[in-house]
This record gives sequence, C-alpha cells and structure tokens, in this order.
Amino acid sequence: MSDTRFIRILEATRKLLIHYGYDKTTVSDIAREAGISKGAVYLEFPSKDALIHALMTHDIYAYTEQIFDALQHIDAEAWTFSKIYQISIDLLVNNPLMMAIVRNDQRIFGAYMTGLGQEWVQYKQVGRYPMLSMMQQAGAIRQELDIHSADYILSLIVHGVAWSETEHFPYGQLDEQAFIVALGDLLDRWLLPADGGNREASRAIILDLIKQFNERKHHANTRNPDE
Amino acid sequence: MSDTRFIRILEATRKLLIHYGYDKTTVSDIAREAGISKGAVYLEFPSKDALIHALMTHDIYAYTEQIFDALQHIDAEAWTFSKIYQISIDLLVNNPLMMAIVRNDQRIFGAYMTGLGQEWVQYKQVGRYPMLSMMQQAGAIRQELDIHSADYILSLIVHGVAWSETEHFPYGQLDEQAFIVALGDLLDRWLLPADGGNREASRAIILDLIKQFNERKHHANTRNPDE
DNA sequence: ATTTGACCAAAAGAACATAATCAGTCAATA
DNA sequence: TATTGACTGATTATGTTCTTTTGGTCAAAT
Repeated sequence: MSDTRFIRILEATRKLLIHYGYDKTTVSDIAREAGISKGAVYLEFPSKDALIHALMTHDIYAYTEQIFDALQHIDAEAWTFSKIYQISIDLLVNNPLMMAIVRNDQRIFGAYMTGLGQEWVQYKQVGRYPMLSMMQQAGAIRQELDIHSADYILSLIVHGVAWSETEHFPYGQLDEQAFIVALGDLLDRWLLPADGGNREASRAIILDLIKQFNERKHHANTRNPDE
Repeated sequence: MSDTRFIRILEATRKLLIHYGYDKTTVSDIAREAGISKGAVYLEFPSKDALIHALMTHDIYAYTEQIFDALQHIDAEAWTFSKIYQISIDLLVNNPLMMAIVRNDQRIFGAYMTGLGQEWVQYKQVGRYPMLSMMQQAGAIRQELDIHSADYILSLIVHGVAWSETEHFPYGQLDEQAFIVALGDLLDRWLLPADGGNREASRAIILDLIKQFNERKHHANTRNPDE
C-alpha cells in the first residue's frame, strides 16, 4: 500500500514534469494528480527535490532494466552488436522523461537542474567508453577504431535524437522504425570488422553487465527489504 | 570605400553577436567597434534586423564558398564522397557564427530569431536530401540506403557538433582532427557500396553544384555591379 | 557629398510595494 | 495509526512608477 502510493506519486510527478516542467509543477499539483493530500507526499519523500531525484533514479533504473531485458531475450543467432543501440534508442524515443534527461532539458528540470550543478552529469554516466573499450579488446568491434571519436559520434547521435522534434532541432516527421533499421546498418558497417566480429564476445560482455546489474539489484533488495 | 565600411560593420557585428548576442548588442556598440558613427551604420543598412540578415546571408555564402573552394581543389585521385562532410564540418567547427546558425541559438539571435518565425528555417535549407538522392542515382552511394534516414542521421551529427561544448551538450575535450578522420571512416563504410562506389560521379555532381553556385554569383555581380 | 552625434519617441529596465504562491509543517481528524 | 489540509515564512509573481537605454532620424559639421 505504501508501495503503490510511492509509485502513484512518481507517476503523477512524471506526467506533470513532462507537461509543465519542474518550476511550474507544485507539490499540491502532484498530490492532486496522485489522488492524495500534500502531507502524504511528505510522508513518502522528505522534499520536492528528493522526489524528483527518486523519480529520475527510478526511471533511469527502469530504462536500463528494459534495455537489458530486451537484450537478454535475443538468442545467440539473432545477436548483433548494433542491437544494443537499436534497442536503447527505440526505448529512448518512447520515453519522454529519459529523452528530457538525455538532453539536459532546462525547461523540464528548471531550478532543480540549476541547483544541482556538477551532480547533474553523474545521472548520465552511461559508461559507453569503457564498454566500447571492452568490446574492442574482445574483438567485437574493429581494432583500428578510435574509441574516443566513436564514443563522441555515438553521443552526438543519441543527443540529437533526444533533441528531435523540439524547437531546437525541428526535423519534422520521420519513420521511426526505418531510422532504427538504418542505425543498425550504420553501426554494423562502421564498427564491425569485415568478418562481422566476435559476436559471441559482444553478447557475453552484455550478458555479464546484465548479471552485474541483477546482482546489485538483488543486494539492494536484500539490504532494504521494504520499499 | 563604402565596400570596406560594409565589411567593417559586418565584422564588428559578427564579433559582438557571438560574444553578447543580438539582444545585448546595440547599434551604437557596433558603430564603436567598427570605428564609425551610428549614423554611418544607417547609411549602410536600413535597420538593425537588415544588418543581421545581411551578416547571415554573407556568412552563409562565404561558408558555402569555403567548402566549395576546398572541394574544388581536391583532384580526382584523392576524391572521396566523405570529403564533402569532412570539409563542411571542419570548416563549421571553426566558424562560431555558422555553429550558432546551425543550432538555432536563441542566446545569440534572441529577439531577431523570435520575430522571424518560419523564415528562420529557410536560412538553413542545405538541400542535403536532394544531393543524397542524386548521389544515389549516380551510384556514388549504396542503392539499398534509405535516404530519408541517412539525411536524418547526418543532420543529427551536424546538429550535435554545433551544440558541442555548450551547456546543452558538454562533451568535454576532443581531438578535432581525429574526429574528422573517424567521421570520414564512418561515412565511407556506411554510405559507399563494397567497390567504393562511383567516385567520379560524386565528384561530378559536386563540381556541377559548384558551377551552378558560381554562375549565380556571376549573375548577381553583373546585375548589381556595386556592393 | 559624406559623415556625424545630439535628439526623439518608444521600448526596456530598475526599483519598489503589494499580492499570490509555494515548499514544508503539524495539530486536528478519520 | 495513518492521513489530512489549514497554516506559515520565504520566495516569487504582479502592478506601478520612474529612469535608462535603444533603434532610428536629421540638422549641423566636415
């Protein structure tokens, strides 16, 4: 019951945040949207900032879980390196809050973001560079590749996607599925060696990351059994 | 003489615009920076907006000319399709005003941009889609390629580059030349067929575009001999 | 024939007071 | 015990007045 209230508050906050942004969303608004009183919000969270923080942590976690879940169910034959980004971006474009996080949207995070300063960036540590590095060592991607530049170009793409259809980057309509396919095509041709690379290795690296992720989840659950 | 004044005003405007933005740059500031009186600015341009418009037109034109000039001097053996984007982006990242134009920078164009509305986008018609289409028809890039998606991904990259090192996309330091090389590598692998594609055709298309560009320039010069 | 800079109306900004709103609390309530 | 919503001090928005700045002009100066 306290758990559903927690989730109800997060859902109300997410909805209002995406629509009105942090500065124009009041705790009373959130309470009304969640169908509870303002006091109840403060039974669950110590402050508005803590609530936003919890929402972001929750949604980043859920997003990661979604990606990993989708990747986990790709069997060895169907696996390609590019699936990682195809799935990540497919899930990203259908997740307005994650889009806002990726693009550092001032309109949505307003004073919360300003007051955070350096901590803000830490939310967004995706660890792409180490992952690419591991992939290269394992022979999953080309040896000649400059990982720094590759990391940068990948972040250009992800960042650009997150800004699509905003006034900053009004690209107009686009067939999303065609784009996902084209992106996979690009990544395979760009990153893989001629023989297609060590697909087992790239899959093993991802499955290992998933395992680590699940172990941390298990630890967190056993250490804090409630909530 | 009137011509050097014209250029002096544009240069002063460019400098102040990049530094302080449209809203915080006054006509008096521009006059002072150009070393002339305010009245002289109005002898050259009918209004502040017309001045900004002239600056943008001038700089977009000059940028195009730079690209074309660099492309023109690549001989047939050294030519690759990816040179188009390597050169464009290399010149772009060293051109603060073009960067601001590409990223629709509200901070720099302020009220000028707001008051323009739809016209603003017209500045930025780069005609990439038609060019890619021609390239594909000529066999310079792969037949299977979805040109819509390719156009979108290319615009993601260009747009992302223009936002780099701003607070919206603080990527940190990067070896620019390594990035240019990596980009060329990406484009060649992604866009070209296995045999490298029809390089003569892609070069011919670009040289033809340059010819058209120069003809328009010549017409403009003969129709308006002065200025 | 050019160029200037004092000048003007209009717009933006500064300063202030007042009203409204908000994050967070806690005695009253269910 | 769990939840509420009226309450509070601090922050923010709003209305108002006054001052400054700004885009643009044009008679005077060069």
